[in-house]
Amino acid sequence: MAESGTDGRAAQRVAGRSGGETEGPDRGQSAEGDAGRRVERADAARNRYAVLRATEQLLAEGGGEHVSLDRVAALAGVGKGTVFRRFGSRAGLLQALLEERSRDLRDAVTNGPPPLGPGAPARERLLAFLDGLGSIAEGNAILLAAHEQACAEDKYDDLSYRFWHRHLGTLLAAERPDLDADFLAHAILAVFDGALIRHLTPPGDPRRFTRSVQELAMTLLGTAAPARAL
Amino acid sequence: MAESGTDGRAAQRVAGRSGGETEGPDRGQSAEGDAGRRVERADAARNRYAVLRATEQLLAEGGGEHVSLDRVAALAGVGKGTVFRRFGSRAGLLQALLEERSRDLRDAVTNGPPPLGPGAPARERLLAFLDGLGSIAEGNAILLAAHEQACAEDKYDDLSYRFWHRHLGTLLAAERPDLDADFLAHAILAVFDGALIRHLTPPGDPRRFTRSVQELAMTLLGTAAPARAL
DNA sequence: GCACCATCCGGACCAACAGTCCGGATACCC
DNA sequence: GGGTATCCGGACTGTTGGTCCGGATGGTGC
Repeated sequence: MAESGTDGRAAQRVAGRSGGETEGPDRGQSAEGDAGRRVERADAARNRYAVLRATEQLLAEGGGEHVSLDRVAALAGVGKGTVFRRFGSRAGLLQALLEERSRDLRDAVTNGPPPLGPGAPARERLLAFLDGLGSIAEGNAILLAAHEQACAEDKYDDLSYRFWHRHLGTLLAAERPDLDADFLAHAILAVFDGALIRHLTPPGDPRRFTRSVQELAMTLLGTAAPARAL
Repeated sequence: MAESGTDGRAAQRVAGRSGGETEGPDRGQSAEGDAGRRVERADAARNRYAVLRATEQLLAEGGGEHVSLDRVAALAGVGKGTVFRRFGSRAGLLQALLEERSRDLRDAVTNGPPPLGPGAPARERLLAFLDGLGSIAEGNAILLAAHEQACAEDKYDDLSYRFWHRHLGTLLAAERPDLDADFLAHAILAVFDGALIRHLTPPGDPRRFTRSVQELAMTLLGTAAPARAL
């Protein structure tokens, strides 16, 4: 950076979590200053919702490159400034979308029932987790690629990434304390690359990537190959 | 070469040709030629050199984002059109630089003496190869990151990538025919991510990434006896 | 119902970028 | 030295991510 007045600082400003579930905007705005809890204005929530929907629509119909913020704003029927005020940057927007799509898995991993949630043996939790994450990745390869592109260097500081990484590392360490679980967790996550997923997913077998990742993990753990039904 | 001593060990262990490499890939563009081998004009060769050196200088002093083609052209003392005529695109420029820096390893792997070249057991060749590739990656993390950024989707069609992938896959398959060597090769290469390398390399231990990758590979192969102390 | 003010909106605006083009310069060959 | 294919330079274009601020809007207290 250091080129001119335009540094990427705005990107860090990324406004709070995107709220909406599948249906309609909701109010939320966690904000940081909890004391001055400001409820998000109705039009703001509406716009955020519209922007997210527009983003996924563009993502679906064109490639990841096709999603410029001008287009997003236009399709959402809002001004460009609005997009930036909500999401801080292109990376923030994509990240919000990604987070929205992985929130369920995150919750399930934290509080849900086994085998995803706590309670099951590490190996089974691992397989379940990779199944879930793989499913999300397979369904959002384009979004993933665009996000990686936009995030660039900051990817590894990202909160979502760190959550997945910690979870994965914990499970690996539980099963194989002798290995470098931290690095292996990075290695497994490195495979979740949008472009690679697209490269490896044949038309007829949408779950192949996930199976490969699971197999990779089992090999790392020194598999006894539990015959599981996928 | 002859500029920054970026890749240390690999450059030593690999018998290298001196820096006077004549030309990189001519990046398609003009030379759909055939037998009519066109000799590059002297000024053209001079300029390509200047551009490459300017690129690495900018890469060294600023971040990867700092390398805009305008700046490269300016620093090289050539026009912008020249850069594009030589390298086709930003991605092409970075790739040429990357290729220049990994050519020695490539040759050593193909024709060199064991353990890098043919002749040694697959496991040892694998370790040597990862050592070499890791060395290059550690010394060029910024360049790597910039290249990934620029390549985006096309990364997996890249000739260099495919060469590394095939080599890795072959070695893995030789040692463990029961595994999905193709996927595992992708997985190992996925770890060679510029940003990740920077994230994982502590100031005091520049070779840690390589060691981790080697360990990963050994774990995959089901190491019982490490072929050498890591 | 009204008025007030924080909050938010819109889109004009900006700098920077990758990539194109073509008149003019130049190296090479004879 | 002359001729020509090749190459050079940098002005030019179209698009992008990101900023800014006058003006509109929603929420709230009355």
